[in-house]
Amino acid sequence: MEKKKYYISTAITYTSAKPHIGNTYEIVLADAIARFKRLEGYDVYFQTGTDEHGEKIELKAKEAGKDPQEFVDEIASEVHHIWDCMNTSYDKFVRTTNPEHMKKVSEIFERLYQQGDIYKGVYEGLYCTPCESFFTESQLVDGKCPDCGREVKKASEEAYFFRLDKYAKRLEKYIETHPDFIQPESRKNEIMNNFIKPGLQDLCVSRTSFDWGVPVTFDKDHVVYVWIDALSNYITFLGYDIHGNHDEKFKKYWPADVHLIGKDILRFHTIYWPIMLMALDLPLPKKIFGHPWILFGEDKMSKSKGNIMYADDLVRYFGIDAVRYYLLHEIPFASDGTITYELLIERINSDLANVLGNLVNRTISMAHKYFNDNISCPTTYTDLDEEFKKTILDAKKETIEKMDELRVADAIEVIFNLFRRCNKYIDETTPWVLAKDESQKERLNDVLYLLLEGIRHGAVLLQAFLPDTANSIFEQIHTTNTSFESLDTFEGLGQAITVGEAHPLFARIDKEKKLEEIHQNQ
RNA sequence: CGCGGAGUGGAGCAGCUUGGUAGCUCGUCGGGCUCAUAACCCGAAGGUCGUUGGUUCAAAUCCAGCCUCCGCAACCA
Repeated sequence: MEKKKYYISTAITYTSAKPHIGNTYEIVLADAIARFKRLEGYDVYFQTGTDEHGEKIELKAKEAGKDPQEFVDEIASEVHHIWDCMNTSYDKFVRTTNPEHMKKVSEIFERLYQQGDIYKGVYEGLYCTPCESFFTESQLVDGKCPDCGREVKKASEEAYFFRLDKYAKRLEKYIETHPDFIQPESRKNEIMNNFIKPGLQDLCVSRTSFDWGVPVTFDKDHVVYVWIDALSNYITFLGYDIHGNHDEKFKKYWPADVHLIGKDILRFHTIYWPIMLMALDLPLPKKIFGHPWILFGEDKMSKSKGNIMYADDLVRYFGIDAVRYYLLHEIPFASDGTITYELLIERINSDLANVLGNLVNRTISMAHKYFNDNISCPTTYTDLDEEFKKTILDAKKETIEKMDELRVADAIEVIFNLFRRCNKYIDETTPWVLAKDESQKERLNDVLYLLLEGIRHGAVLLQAFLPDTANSIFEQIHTTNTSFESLDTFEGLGQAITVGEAHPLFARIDKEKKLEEIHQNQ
């Protein structure tokens, strides 16, 4: 039987600056979901990349004295580096400056124009001449330019517009009949009440004020403005063809199962993108998930506040899985989360070092010390053992339930409760007492087997979230049985288990010392 | 009265749909244990569940008003 497919994407990152930990959160979250789906047996396609056009990039490049392409090449490779340093398993990294993509974008633009969905009009707005930017009324600060604080004046520029009202009713109906389409739900209400119900304004989809973009083939003064260019990445890189001769990949993976995006661009993904797809007569993605932001303490992370954290620095200080753990476990499902060095260190010590690391360490130490010969699967179980087994065996189902709702933090909590149960089981069975009594040798075998197998179950589930840690556990307990199916029984370790010396998974961190070290490097 | 969300022991959150002993993680304190990374296990203290009023035998949970905080408010990726 053919495997069920699962297409997950992140938004493409804008290449105006190096991505900070907040931007990095998205790729890590997507990675955990992608890895989990692979474990479940899905044929997963995971796409990410960079959005490389636009006025801002043109300007930034100029400031840096670089050619725009040279500029975005550098940032894109930085993005690549950050994504890789977080050990993310994306299948494809796309860039909107790719010529194939640009050609397809032109074709889509032309098609929409020919159909009458795009028309030429005039864009009117408040213009700041020195900044060469348009602003809306609500963007202004005290009625002045939010960037430079100078006066703005009414101005207009010729532009192409996308007719949205034509599809608005259809979209409204779609959202109403697909309650899971926009997640979390509070975001759906926001979109519906603020935009769709009051009536959609037509979207400006071209610009004449800059050149760095996909040219409009039939009107050389215009370039395609961000939306059609950026959003269509989800299909162009899959081999979408305007004439219907799509690649196999497109036929297989479209529509996407999840577009994972930041809550700030929810509007574009839940209004403009679906309408574009309707205009192209394509099916809509199944789910748009707008994840929350990560705040540094109380504040939004920003360069001007000087409170930016970068993933590569954090990885250097704390290790990949520690950072992944924090991002995946500490950020709430639907509301903004917080990160500080102190909180990070506290979580590493209490959860990773104490609960998980110490559990693996003490279990392996005992198995190594008390058993020179092999440990094997028990033939009988006590009531306590049965109760213990049940908790462990239930974890798989519970984790899947959480992940089906994209509740990643809750899924991890299930796994750590499994490890906590293992720690408790050690105290309940006191293996060190059993070890002193030769007649209890068999019981000791059974207890250690149950512990090692329990840890193996936890590690199998953990693979999606902390892949390196899971692998390290597998190595230490000498197993290659890491499949999801192996979690259905308690016999995954077989009959002749040996373990080596225990190696700590996570070192406890001295908070004061670490903070001092970070402080000195800044 | 623009729309939406949130206000629960020191911190972060769950519970609210389908009313009925207020739960989890961290922190604090006490105890136990010694296999282990001063880790682990048990127990305790600590909350009038933002506020006022209503419905009900009974409200964190339903209804209404008020206060505070946050997000969104259209081309800003």
